Amino acid sequence: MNIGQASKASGVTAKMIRYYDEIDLVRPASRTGSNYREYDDRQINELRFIKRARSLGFSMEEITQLLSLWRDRARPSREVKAIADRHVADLDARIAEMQAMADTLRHLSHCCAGDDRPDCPILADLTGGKEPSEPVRRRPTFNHQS
Amino acid sequence: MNIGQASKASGVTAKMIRYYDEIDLVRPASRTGSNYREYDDRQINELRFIKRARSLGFSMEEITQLLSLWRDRARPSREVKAIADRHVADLDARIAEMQAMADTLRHLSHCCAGDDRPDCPILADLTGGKEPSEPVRRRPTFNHQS
DNA sequence: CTTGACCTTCCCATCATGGGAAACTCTATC
DNA sequence: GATAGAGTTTCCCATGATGGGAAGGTCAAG
Repeated sequence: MNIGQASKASGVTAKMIRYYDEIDLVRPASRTGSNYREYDDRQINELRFIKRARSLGFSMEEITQLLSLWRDRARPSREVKAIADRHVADLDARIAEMQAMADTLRHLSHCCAGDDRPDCPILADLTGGKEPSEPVRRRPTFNHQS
Repeated sequence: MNIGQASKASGVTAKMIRYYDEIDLVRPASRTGSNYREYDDRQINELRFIKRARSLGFSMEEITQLLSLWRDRARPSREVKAIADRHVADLDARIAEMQAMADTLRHLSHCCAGDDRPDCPILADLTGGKEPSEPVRRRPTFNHQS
C-alpha cells in the first residue's frame, strides 16, 4: 500500500502519516525503488490506533507510550491504565477550569442588558477585574475534525 | 513607565507586552529618546483588561474586539454580550467534547484490571477490536465521536 | 567609570496540523 | 512511445500564545 491507500484505509491524512514517520512513531514497512512509502496491515492498524487515541484527547507523547505498550504483548495492563487515568485526571482538571470560566461568563452575560446602551457588566468585570483566577494556559487541543 | 514597571503594574510579562505591541493590540504611549517603550495608566488598564479576558478563555481575536468595544464609549452592550455568549457556547462545546472523552476513558479504565496481565480493554478499544495477538472482547463503550 | 539591572530587536521552540511549491513517478489513454 | 493527470517526494511556511535566550544599547548607583 502506498501512502494514499494507507490514508484511505486508516482515515489519517497522508500529511500526518508522513509526520508520524518523521517523528519515528510509525515507520513505513519499506520504500519502493522510487522511494514511495509502503505500508502493510500492521501499520494501518497502528494508524487507526493513533487516530482513535487522538480522538480521546491523548497527546502524541502519551500515544507514543501507548503504542509502545500496544506493541509489547507482555505489557502489564497496569501501565496502560496508569496512562489513561492520568489523562482522565488531566481532562477533569481542564474541564473544571473551563466550567469555571463558562459559569462566570454566563453570570456576567445574564446581568448584561444586551441593548443599545453602553453600560455593560461584562466590560465592567474585565476592567475592574476581581482576580480569582490564574492565567489560562490553553492546552494542546484535540481532534476537532475527524 | 517603562516596560518593566508596566509589567509589574499590570501583571503581564514584558514579553507579552511587547507581543501585544507587535500585533497592534496595545501600543505604548510613546518611546523615549533611547527607544524605550513608555506606558501610562491607560495602557496599564488595557493590559489588565487583556489579562482578565485571557483568564476567562477569550482568544486574542475576541479580545481585540472586546478591547475595541471597551474603548468606544458609545458601544451597545448588545455587541459585548454577543461576543461573551458566543464564547460561552464555544466553551460549552469543548467541555462537552472533553467530558465525552473522560467518560469513555473512565469506563474503559474501570473495566481494566490494571495488573501484570497484558489483557487491556483500553488498548482493545484503541485497536478497534482488531488486536493482532489476542483478541480481547470489546466491552460496550460510549462511542461519542466520528 | 564600572557594574549590574534593565531595555531593545531578532531568532528559535512549542504541538499537531494544513497549505503549497518544485520535482519526480506511475498509469492510462492516444 | 508520448503525453496528461494523478499521486508521491522533500522542503518551507503558518498557526496561537507564550517562553527562552543571545547580542547589543541604556540607565542609575556606587
